[in-house]
Amino acid sequence: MKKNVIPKEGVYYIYSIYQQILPELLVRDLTKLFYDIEMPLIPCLYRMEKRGIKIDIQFFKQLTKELEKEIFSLQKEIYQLSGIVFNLNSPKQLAEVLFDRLKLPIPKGKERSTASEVLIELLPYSPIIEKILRYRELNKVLTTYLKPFPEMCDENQRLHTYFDQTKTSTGRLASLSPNLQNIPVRGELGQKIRKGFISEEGYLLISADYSQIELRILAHITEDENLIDVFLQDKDIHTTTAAKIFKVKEEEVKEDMRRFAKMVNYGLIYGMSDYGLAESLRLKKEEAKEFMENYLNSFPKVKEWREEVIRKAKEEGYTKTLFGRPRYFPALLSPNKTLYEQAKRQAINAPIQGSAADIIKKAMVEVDRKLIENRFNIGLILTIHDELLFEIEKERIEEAKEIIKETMENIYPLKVPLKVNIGIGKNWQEAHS
DNA sequence: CTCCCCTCGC
DNA sequence: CTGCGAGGGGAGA
Ligand SMILES: [Mg+2]
Ligand SMILES: [Mg+2]
Repeated sequence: MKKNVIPKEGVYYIYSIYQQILPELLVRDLTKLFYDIEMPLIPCLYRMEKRGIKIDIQFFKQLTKELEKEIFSLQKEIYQLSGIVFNLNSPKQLAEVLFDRLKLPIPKGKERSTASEVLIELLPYSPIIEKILRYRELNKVLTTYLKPFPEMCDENQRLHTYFDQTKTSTGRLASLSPNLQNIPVRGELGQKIRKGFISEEGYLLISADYSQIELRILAHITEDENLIDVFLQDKDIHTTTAAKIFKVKEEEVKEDMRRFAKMVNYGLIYGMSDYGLAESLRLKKEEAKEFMENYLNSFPKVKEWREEVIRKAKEEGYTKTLFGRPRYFPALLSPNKTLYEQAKRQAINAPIQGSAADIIKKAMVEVDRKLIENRFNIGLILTIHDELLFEIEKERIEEAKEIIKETMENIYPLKVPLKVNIGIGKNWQEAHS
């Protein structure tokens, strides 16, 4: 709920809007979604925004100081190595330095670009590249997180985001001003930044993260026996998938095989084709095709479902999530092949991503209600798509943990269990399990 | 102001 | 030719 969005005069129209949307809700069978999920979510989100999350301002400022020192010397070294002073933040100028002035090659299969993916390929050609990559990493965290956040805090060193309930096409929430759904987590620097998000004195943070919620939803929707089996036995989905793709025993699955399977699993959720898979993994077409076939034979209903969801979306014009949330796809009638193919991928993804959003929203309403009912002092403070973050008084941590886990895992029973991993700590890094 | 490039998260 | 977002900053209007 962003500040000042409702003008005084606007309130006048709410009843007339209600009169218009009620019949619309009824004919589209959306009353449950509206009254059981989205409406109760509004006060819940408002409380989360009001509670905010505490950051260690001194820690942010100290880290800023250290990284600014490093970034300044990086900048100097980059200008030295390139023999020219230019604006490092300008991809256009940087491309001119790298590809025209220093005559570095454009990797085959890639466009002329300074994206990190391209720069990594250029690492062997010049010592300037690693410095640019590090500069980018530091500049990103400094300008997006470390420098702005201390300025945005309230008098209690707490940051308050806004959750936008209407922004996304799938039903997810969006977080803005600041966005607290894209706080760095990967790598040493990400872990360090997360240590700056802390609990109040006498409190701890609890992170509750749905394990593989989208793949569990895929298992539920497709009713694929093998996929369901993996989750009923609580096996590692990526390891199991790797074993099936490569036709080896699960004990023989190596780390890179598991990583590959993970990409395949997510690729399927995102509507990826075998061509796209081959491309992203730089595989020979035949290999990718064989792995893809092994996958589809292992989880046959996934392929059937992907075709069925597209067929239905063409016929009816929309897809639906578990809770009946529609997403419309006019582009499925487009003569433009690019738009058409894109719409097909979106139509595969929307029911999965959107159903995950349905489930976590329902869990939020329910957990928030229970924690308030039981007189917890702070409670739910953030949602990051499949994770809920809570701030709870130390003495009642175990009590809260039980309520949270039990509520989230049983909020909407599927044909496979929903599993929630809980972590506890005095900062987000410790709590994020 | 908008568009684009780039990079952070799930 | 893998989905959904936010946001910093450059470039050009
Ligand atoms: Mg998770
Ligand atoms: Mg997560």
